[in-house]
Amino acid sequence: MGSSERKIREREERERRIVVAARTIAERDGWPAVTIRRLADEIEYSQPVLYSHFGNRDEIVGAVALEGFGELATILRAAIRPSSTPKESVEGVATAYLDFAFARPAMYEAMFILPTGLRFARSDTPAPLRAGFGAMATVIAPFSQDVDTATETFWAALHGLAELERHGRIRPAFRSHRITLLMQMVSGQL
Amino acid sequence: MGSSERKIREREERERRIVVAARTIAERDGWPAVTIRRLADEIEYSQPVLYSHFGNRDEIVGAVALEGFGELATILRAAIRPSSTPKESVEGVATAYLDFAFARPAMYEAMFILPTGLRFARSDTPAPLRAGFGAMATVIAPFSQDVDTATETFWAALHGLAELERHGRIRPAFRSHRITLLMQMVSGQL
DNA sequence: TTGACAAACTAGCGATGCTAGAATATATTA
DNA sequence: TAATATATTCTAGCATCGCTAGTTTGTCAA
Repeated sequence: MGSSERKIREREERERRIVVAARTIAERDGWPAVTIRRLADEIEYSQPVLYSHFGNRDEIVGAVALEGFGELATILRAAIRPSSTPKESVEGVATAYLDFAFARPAMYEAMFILPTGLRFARSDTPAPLRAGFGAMATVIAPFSQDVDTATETFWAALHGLAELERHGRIRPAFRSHRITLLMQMVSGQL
Repeated sequence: MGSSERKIREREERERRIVVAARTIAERDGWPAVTIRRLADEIEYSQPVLYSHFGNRDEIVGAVALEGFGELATILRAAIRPSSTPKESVEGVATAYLDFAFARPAMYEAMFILPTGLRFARSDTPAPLRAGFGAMATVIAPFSQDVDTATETFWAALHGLAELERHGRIRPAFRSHRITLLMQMVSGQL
């Protein structure tokens, strides 16, 4: 009886629609606008249905964040051109990272600011969560002995640049200057 | 008639009590536990009284954050020992910054994560908001031409290190390694 | 056709931030 | 001093939130 397979498929599609709706609303009106009631409206089911897919609201944010990690990893990998020098590769990744953060602020928020219940640095950590780190490690490796620690530091610098600029703490006009500075730092001693 | 002065003074004291209560609750139970009702209980007034002091909840968080910026500035300045070398000074400030972030996570959240309505990089920006930046600029200056941009980048790196570690994204055990790396970067090329 | 099970809904609980309007205390004026 | 005006504070409640218990509806198998 294939009807049960259809049911499973429909269930998965409904879950997708929840995540897509959450993302869409967040990008248009911000995360506070992503309420269970509004999502229920959007998918044309009652609110309790959402809780048959996700344990709570945070998990919905987490599902969107997980998508974001996948996309960020793809973008960072694409920023590594084979023809580039090691230094150009680092700069390309740095620029791509910040572009991502500023182009998708709601997504970036889900990934790094909001509670999501996602588990990092564990055995059950989903692959997309590791992939972005991997892309950064690839370009940092030529400049470092301890790649993991150097990548962590590089990543932290990028995250800090993204966050402080997003919150209006540092001057947007000097973004490229700061990237240049970061590049000098990496290629010099990292 | 001096009674009006007394009234003003009592009002200011009540406002202080609100801010102190907010900070105390946040540090003990987290910011979500800082509700208007609980603050009203704490100061033994009804809820609307709070709105005669602050426009909304965010402004209360902002008042706590402002205190934090003052304290951070003091701590960073104290980390600059006259007998230190320029490099040691940078390391001292970096360590002091991260110690602050991890010792007072709720305060750090108020300062850098939560909405507060505080205005940065403006003509009416309160002095404490500039003071911390000033302390960082002082130790960065010997290593840089463009002090402001270099300080922004340094600050961003520290903020990123604090946030990623606070969220369990990078390995706590390697904190000092990352600071060492950051130091090499600063003293080398910044 | 009936009974068992799964799926979805209605309705509502306990909170939240915030506010209108009533009540009370304080100051000012006749 | 008594009456009035003005602050000050409170009570009560609105709209909304995340979440859930209990009921209804739908879907299969016997």
